[in-house]
Amino acid sequence: MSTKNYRELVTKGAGVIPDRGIFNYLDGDEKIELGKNVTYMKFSRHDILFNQRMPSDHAVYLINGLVKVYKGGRGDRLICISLTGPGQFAGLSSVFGSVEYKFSASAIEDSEALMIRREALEAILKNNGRFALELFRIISQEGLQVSEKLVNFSMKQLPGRVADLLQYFSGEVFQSEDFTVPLTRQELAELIGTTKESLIRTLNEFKHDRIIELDGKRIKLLSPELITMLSNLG
Amino acid sequence: MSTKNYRELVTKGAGVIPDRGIFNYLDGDEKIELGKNVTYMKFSRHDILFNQRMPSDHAVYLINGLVKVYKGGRGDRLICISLTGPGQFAGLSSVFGSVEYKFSASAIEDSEALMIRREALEAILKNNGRFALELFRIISQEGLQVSEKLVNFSMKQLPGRVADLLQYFSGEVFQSEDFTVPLTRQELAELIGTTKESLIRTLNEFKHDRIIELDGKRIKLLSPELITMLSNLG
DNA sequence: ATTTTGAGGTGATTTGCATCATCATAGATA
DNA sequence: TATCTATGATGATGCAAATCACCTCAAAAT
Repeated sequence: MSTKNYRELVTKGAGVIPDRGIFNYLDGDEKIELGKNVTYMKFSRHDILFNQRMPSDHAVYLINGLVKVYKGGRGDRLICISLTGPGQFAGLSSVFGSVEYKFSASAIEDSEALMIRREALEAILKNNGRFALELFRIISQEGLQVSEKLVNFSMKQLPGRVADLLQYFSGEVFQSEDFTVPLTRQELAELIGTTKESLIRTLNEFKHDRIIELDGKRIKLLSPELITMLSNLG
Repeated sequence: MSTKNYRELVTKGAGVIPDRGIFNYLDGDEKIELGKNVTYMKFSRHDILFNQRMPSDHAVYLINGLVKVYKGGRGDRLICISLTGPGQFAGLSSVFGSVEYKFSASAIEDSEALMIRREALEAILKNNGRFALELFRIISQEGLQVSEKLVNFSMKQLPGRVADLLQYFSGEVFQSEDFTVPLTRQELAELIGTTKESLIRTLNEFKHDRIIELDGKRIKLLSPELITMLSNLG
């Protein structure tokens, strides 16, 4: 478990604030001020961005790469709450709703991120209504997605959840029916609340039923309709 | 299923805005303005406050009573996402994160609520930083709670989840070890993602093991320590 | 070169809990 | 009054999926 081999680049200043997404709502002065409270960092696979129970003083904005946000429970089991991709935030709800992180986050791919100090974010929030509203939209949608997941977890059985997983990667992450997942089977299992054995079995059933093509980490959806059906049936 | 026998009291004006919680952050003018965009309503048990897929134009602020927020999936199964009590909001994340409600909400007890128009809420949000920040805290904590639930659902088995349920009512809702739940066994089951049969069985096991006293809807915790243990063990 | 580690994969076994069936009771409805 | 519906409760049965044990293979570490 290497948690320290990241490289911290203490690049601070308006220059680090990206010209995209929610940051477009900031004016020049705000960018300068925010820049003073932002730390740019690089992470390698398996690096920890933040850890459950640590003080939640920074929200993470992912510039590129891929990060998993998860919770560890009893034993060694993990539940992956969400994946965070480029342009997305991680840890927002912990920063605003708690004094400590309620999740852990680790890099799945090499990633670059901005660590934004809570106080700076709050300051902007207070004074910039458009920014606040947009952040509200983001955090609300996060909440809705977790709720959706909760429902799927408790009402669908494995084939339905695996179908959900395939749709998620195909539809939301890669926008393609042919993709290569950067996750291990174990990590895929954590995303749908099952074990790697059960996930492997179900994926192979899909393969034998000609619903997907499966070659290591490469997955190709052969019948998106059937997958949609499986997802809806539960 | 009576969904229409509620009484709508179109009391609008600053007078309807409560002097409590988040509304303390509003000044006089803001209360007047918000009051114009608020509808006070009464609901009886089983009345629907809002329904999945309806346009989410109003956030609900509960004055008193008890409301369950739930999602219906395949068949007739329900999952209860959360209970909303006096001073709490329902539907916030749907209002800000979607154009339609992603949940349904129905009154468990006779309830009074303020239906707050989205536009009015957004307007205040934009101009009142303290209010915005507080609403952020609220919605973030909602998100954290749902995530917590997600983890518990997928990592704990029934005795652990029932223990969680007992702790929730004892610790968060009633602040007492002796309480009377206003919910049916069916509704209790929906809260922890199981069936009424399984919930009844587990509750009775707890009773026979002298962990709780059980008399209809009245529950008394005999051994909070054991319950905590069961919750932690999963 | 050889050992170790992590990942993918498979079969056999166990089990938690959903499901189904049934019953009792009480309040609502006709 | 009789009938219907919601609720609480219990037992029997089946099955999905976790668990356990084990294997292969490739890459990393020694």
